[in-house]
Amino acid sequence: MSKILIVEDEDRIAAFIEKGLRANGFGTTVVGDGDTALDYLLTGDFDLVVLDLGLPGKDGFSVLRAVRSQHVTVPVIILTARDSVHDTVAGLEGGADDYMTKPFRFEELLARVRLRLRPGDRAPEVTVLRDGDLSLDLRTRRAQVPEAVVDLTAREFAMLELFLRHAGQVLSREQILSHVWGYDFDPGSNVVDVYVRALRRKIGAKRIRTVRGMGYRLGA
Amino acid sequence: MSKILIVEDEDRIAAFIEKGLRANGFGTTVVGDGDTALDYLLTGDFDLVVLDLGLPGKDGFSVLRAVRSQHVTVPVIILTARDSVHDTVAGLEGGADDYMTKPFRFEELLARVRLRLRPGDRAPEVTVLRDGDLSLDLRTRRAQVPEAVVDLTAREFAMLELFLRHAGQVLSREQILSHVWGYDFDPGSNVVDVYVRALRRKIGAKRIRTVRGMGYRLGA
DNA sequence: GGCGCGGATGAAAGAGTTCTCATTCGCCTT
DNA sequence: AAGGCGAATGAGAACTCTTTCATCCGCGCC
Repeated sequence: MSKILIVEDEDRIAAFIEKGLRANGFGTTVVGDGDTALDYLLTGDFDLVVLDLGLPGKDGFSVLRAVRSQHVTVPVIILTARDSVHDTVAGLEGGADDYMTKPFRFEELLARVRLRLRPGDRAPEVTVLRDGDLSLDLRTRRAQVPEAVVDLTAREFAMLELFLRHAGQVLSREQILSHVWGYDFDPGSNVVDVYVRALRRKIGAKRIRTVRGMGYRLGA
Repeated sequence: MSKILIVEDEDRIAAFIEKGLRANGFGTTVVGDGDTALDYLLTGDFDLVVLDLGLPGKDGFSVLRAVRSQHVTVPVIILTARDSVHDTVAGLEGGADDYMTKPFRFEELLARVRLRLRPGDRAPEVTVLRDGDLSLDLRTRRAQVPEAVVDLTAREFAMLELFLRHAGQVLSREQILSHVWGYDFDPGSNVVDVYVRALRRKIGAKRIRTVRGMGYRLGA
């Protein structure tokens, strides 16, 4: 079991990451400040680090440099605010292996974690998801139904992927928000409704059923 | 050798498609109106059709319905104007297998043609392109250099893919325009310059060399 | 059958991407 | 060294995608 250190001071986000990683079989430890993070890392006891750059006290970037200066080569995935992408790109020269801009959806972080932990033995990747006569090509972001092939936008794609990976299950708006929009969603928003409509227009209205008071369900 | 019927009334576009398909080993026949197209198709002599919907006289959609009403199951890829996507999606119920919105880049058409001709024996797809210490993940649209991992926009991605598939070669602005922007480019535009700059910002300026009076070259 | 609440819908604001244009930079020739 | 031409650059217009908001619809309870 791989051990992952999560360096993040916002409890809500730390919990979001920890819960998801544990559910996928990883061992996790959360720390909220840079100094502690550095101590833990120098023990060499972790297989990967998820590091927020915006820490109080010793910031993530300092931690990263300190770790690398000790020739510790543990893979590092940094988390950064969306509007500081430019700093990030410049700053990555400090030795991170990958990055995510906040807010992010958990699946994307998981994919990056897996990539960094097992660069070699990747299982032959699934590139097409199916349910009945509906299919989704993960590489080209196109969905296919008997009547047509349709291009999807990023959000439509992420949502249809979620529906296909849980075909037949009722998904609540909150579940959908948290998986497709990440941890930073407004619970009062009706984006999900809006995107369900967009998807229905493209793949056919009947394919996504409304379960009143519960959420939406694809197929079955 | 598969035989492909191209139904397109604009000479420039027909030539663009025919040239590309021939260069990739397909046999091609071009016709410019719907009635002739229908005659040819009913011979059953073609393995695939590229069909423009905006034909003079009997339009592409009528041809499609006529063909299908005769139970001819040849794969059909339709071409349609960008602003009529909605008609397209609705109209596809007439029996097309796939579609492209104009203007399109040739590689995308080629990929769709190949997919329709050989649904089974797809070679294990390449998902990562490399040149030296630069790599590009085709599935996630992310480029990686030792200093960083960077997300690319659609155009940046298409252009870097082209550079990587022709690493070490000098590519003229016209070549780049025709491959990345499709047949419908303005020869006087400097989009290529602008996107070269964008790419250089993301993957490092030195990786793309300017060859004065000729074009650009990646690596080597 | 009427009412109330959850869901559907259209429109429009905000953000990122794409593309053009005008200007500046700098290599190469003379 | 000066001039000309090709390339680099910054700014902003146009477009698409994303999101919010206000309003309309219709299912299910009374």
